[in-house]
Amino acid sequence: MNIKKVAEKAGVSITTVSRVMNSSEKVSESTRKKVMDAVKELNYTPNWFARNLHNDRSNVIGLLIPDMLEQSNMELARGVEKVARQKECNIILCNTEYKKTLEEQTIKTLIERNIDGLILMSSALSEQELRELHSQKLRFVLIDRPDCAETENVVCTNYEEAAEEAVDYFFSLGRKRIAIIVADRAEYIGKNKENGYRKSLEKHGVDVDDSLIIKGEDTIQGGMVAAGKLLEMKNRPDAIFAATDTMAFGVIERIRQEGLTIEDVGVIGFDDIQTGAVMEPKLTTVTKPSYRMGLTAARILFDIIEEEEITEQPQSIVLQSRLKIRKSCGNKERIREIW
Amino acid sequence: MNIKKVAEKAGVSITTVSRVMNSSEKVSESTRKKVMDAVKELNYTPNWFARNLHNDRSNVIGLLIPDMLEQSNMELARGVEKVARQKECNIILCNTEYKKTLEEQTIKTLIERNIDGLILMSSALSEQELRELHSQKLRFVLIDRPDCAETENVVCTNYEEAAEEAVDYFFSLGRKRIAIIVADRAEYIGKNKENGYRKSLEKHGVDVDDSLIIKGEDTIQGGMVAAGKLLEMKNRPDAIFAATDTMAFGVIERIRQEGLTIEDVGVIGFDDIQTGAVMEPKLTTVTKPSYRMGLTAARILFDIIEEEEITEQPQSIVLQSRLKIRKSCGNKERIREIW
DNA sequence: CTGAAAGCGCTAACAC
DNA sequence: GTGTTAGCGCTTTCAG
Repeated sequence: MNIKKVAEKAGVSITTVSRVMNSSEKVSESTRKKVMDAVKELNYTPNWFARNLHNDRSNVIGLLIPDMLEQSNMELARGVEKVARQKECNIILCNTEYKKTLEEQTIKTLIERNIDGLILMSSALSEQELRELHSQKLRFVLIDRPDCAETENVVCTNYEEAAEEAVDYFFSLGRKRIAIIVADRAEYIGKNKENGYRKSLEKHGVDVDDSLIIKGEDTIQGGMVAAGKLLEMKNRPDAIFAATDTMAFGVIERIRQEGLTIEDVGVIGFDDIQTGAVMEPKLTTVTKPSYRMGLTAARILFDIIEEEEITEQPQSIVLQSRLKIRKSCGNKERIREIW
Repeated sequence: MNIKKVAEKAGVSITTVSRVMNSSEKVSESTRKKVMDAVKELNYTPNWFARNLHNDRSNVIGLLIPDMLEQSNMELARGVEKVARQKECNIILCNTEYKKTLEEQTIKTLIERNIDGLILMSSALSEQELRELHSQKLRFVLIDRPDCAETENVVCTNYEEAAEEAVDYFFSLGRKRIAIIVADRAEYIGKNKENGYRKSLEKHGVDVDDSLIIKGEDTIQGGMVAAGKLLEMKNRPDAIFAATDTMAFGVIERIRQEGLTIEDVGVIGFDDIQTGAVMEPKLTTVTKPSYRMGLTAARILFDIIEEEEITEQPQSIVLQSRLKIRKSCGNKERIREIW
């Protein structure tokens, strides 16, 4: 089925059919009707590839994230989708499973597919490797890569300060032996959070005890395992900052299994996933503006897509995360419920 | 940048360049090298559109789901992705927000984009409307639409029996006044679950009390609101079957707010989302094989895409959901922890 | 092993 | 208003 057959059926030229399909130039109402009838009868849909041969845009952007099951990633995706819809673009979503090879291979495929641009939450590529993407004339915006803020378009959040704020809060409750569990696979962000942790300790005149800084798999079970290690120490911590809510759930579960309560060991998470608000105790966590990060990244992406030449300096935007105090630190005071 | 420039630079014909790019026919090692050098130097990527003009496949499939934030939907998406990767296809993911207009419009766009096929979790289109998609020569597989099982390719799960099993379990614990909250927007599935509920009551000789069958918004707050209505009844239920885990979280929260416990009102959810395993009490729920549904749907889709003519009868596959007993029904016996 | 040339389905000047 | 024609960038016969 192609434009020629439609033209024959309607008894007009292919140009006329093309004009009708694109509702561009003037076509008399009578011929338009003839064409539309033929289109309907033949169930004609213009060939997307032929159509775009004349265009240099594909109206498709890529979105690469490490894990589709992580809620905050999908909130970001929704933000991206919102903007993409306005721009009449579709999103090809790819999951990299935190694997470098998958990431590289997927980016290659997307470039071959002539996507207009890419929003990239890279967990594995180095700053240098990312920079090399420009040689493929790929337009992209990075998420959560503060290390690239100098040279690339980056949207991230203030992990370091937010982590610092969280640890400060532990101190404000009188807790002093504070541990941190960072997700082993989130290298860049993990470092940021750890830095914030260190800053807070320093500020409060507490020496860093390296045995209180441990890595965990970013799952509930991973949180349980990591918490297990901390709780069996002879000098166990009285506070645990889990760098993701998912791990925090495991930490709390493990504390409970040990017959302890959050009065003994307070817990703060990071991400503010929805279920944190209904578990018992309600999770004190750091809320991250994922949706707005998606919106922002997509807007920047379309800006650079729509530029003729890339002239603008790369932008680096930092959206604010902040502590959301609920109940999991054993604070006794009545605190207004926060959802 | 196009094949011609590469050919010029390499001092060969465009045919040769094409052959090298497709590593198809024989090319001498020396000319291959010349071409590859030119390709690298010019950063040449073949134009996807021109390339596919000769093909009738786009190597892109669509995946339409109502809500990307729902974990089970994304598990399904992972299953689809797994198969798509093997087939070297990309996935365009679209969120319909349970809105009919968005659903229709998105499908139209995807057809224009010449996707090879579509996995469609439709919440709003009627059986008739879905059938009409065939006239657009769209190949598709439906998720969770048992009502279309006769005429379309459908992958679903046994909502009715699983719901029945859940309600049976309440009876086995001696609970008799059992309410059900169905998600207002999940029309088809909700009906199925409600039917299972009715069957169980009938089986146990209990008359259906329509005031115990209510609809709720599929959010934590929606669950709270619905539970509120049930709990303030003069003759309040001693068991609530929430048709989604998300609502179940709200139900449990609300029970707690009323100063009641699960000993007073047992709760069963549906979906088995991860956090159900760490909340307190751990949620008894129905576990749904989302990932396998995604795998299965994608396999069927590629089968029908790869057929020349659509000759096969439509398939309808039902994967089994089953009750996962944890703690939220107030059962005292020690039960092996189930994750 | 390599190249010339004919399309793929469509759009966009350019005529009429 | 409508048709003719020349490409878009690539693949694919068909000759050499």
